[in-house]
Amino acid sequence: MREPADILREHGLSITAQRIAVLRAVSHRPHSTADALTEEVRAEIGAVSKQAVYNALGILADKGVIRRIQPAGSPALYEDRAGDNHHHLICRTCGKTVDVDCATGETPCLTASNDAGFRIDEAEVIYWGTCPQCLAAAARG
Amino acid sequence: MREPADILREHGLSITAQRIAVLRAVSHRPHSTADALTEEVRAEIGAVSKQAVYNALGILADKGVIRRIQPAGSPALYEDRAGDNHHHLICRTCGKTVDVDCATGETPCLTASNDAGFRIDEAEVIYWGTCPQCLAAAARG
DNA sequence: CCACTTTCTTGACTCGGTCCACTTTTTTGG
DNA sequence: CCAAAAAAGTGGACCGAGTCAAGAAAGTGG
Repeated sequence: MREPADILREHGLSITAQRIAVLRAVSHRPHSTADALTEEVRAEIGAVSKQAVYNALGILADKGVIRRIQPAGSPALYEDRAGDNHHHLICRTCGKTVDVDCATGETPCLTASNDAGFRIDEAEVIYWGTCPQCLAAAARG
Repeated sequence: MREPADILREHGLSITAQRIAVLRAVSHRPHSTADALTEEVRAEIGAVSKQAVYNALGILADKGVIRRIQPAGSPALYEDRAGDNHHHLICRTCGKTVDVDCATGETPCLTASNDAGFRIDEAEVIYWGTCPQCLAAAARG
């Protein structure tokens, strides 16, 4: 990811220390919750209100700079790497989240078998399973 | 769906008025929130605690009798029709949710391009878009 | 450098859902 | 069929994630 300040400028957003730190945090720790990112931001610039973090995450997600994923039973997670149509694989046991590329190639995920007249703009895919570590732990008993 | 009482029996669950009414409600109004279902159940049997509804929904989902979907930015929705690997199409504007069959056929959705060693047990797919009505409304201004 | 706009802070508040202690209903098995 | 044991239900407190709103503080553009 390029310089946070440039990214903000390119999207016509005011440049603030909070937003820069949020961008850095997301980039540094992808798949983190707003809460974890707040920690990270505080470590970098000393203090932020949670509102500022939500605010920054919200507007950055709107602009397509970052992506928000909301797995069932978990708070929202944020990641840089937006707009490339990748999906996620989440461990039911430990919550570990990893990226996977689209199984069917280039944005073909946007094709449903029957679109019921909808104009589809995004296909969100979450694979649920068990990660290697948790599989091993389960095997050991 | 068969008789609610039989379904409960088959899964070794106690048969209670609340559970039966919850099953009926889910079957009658698929893609409803726990809250809406609580309304429905109250209309049928007079009163229920929200806890009983959550409890019933939870155990029925565990047993695979019903399915819980948790779209981003919305409370959980419940539907009968479980275990057939179908997906959902949700309108960003009005929230209307419709079922779509798996685009790629028979449970092939369980194949990620790179599973990172995970054992995958479910692929959850949500298509986001705009429904015909909302498209028309937008076109009219 | 100043006025104006945008963003940040603080704190109250909402909403979906869970926890807990206790009562009621269902099941079991004599 | 009845009583004891097990399972569910009730009501109310509580929790975490996120939003709202008003005033203070920064950023922006001339």
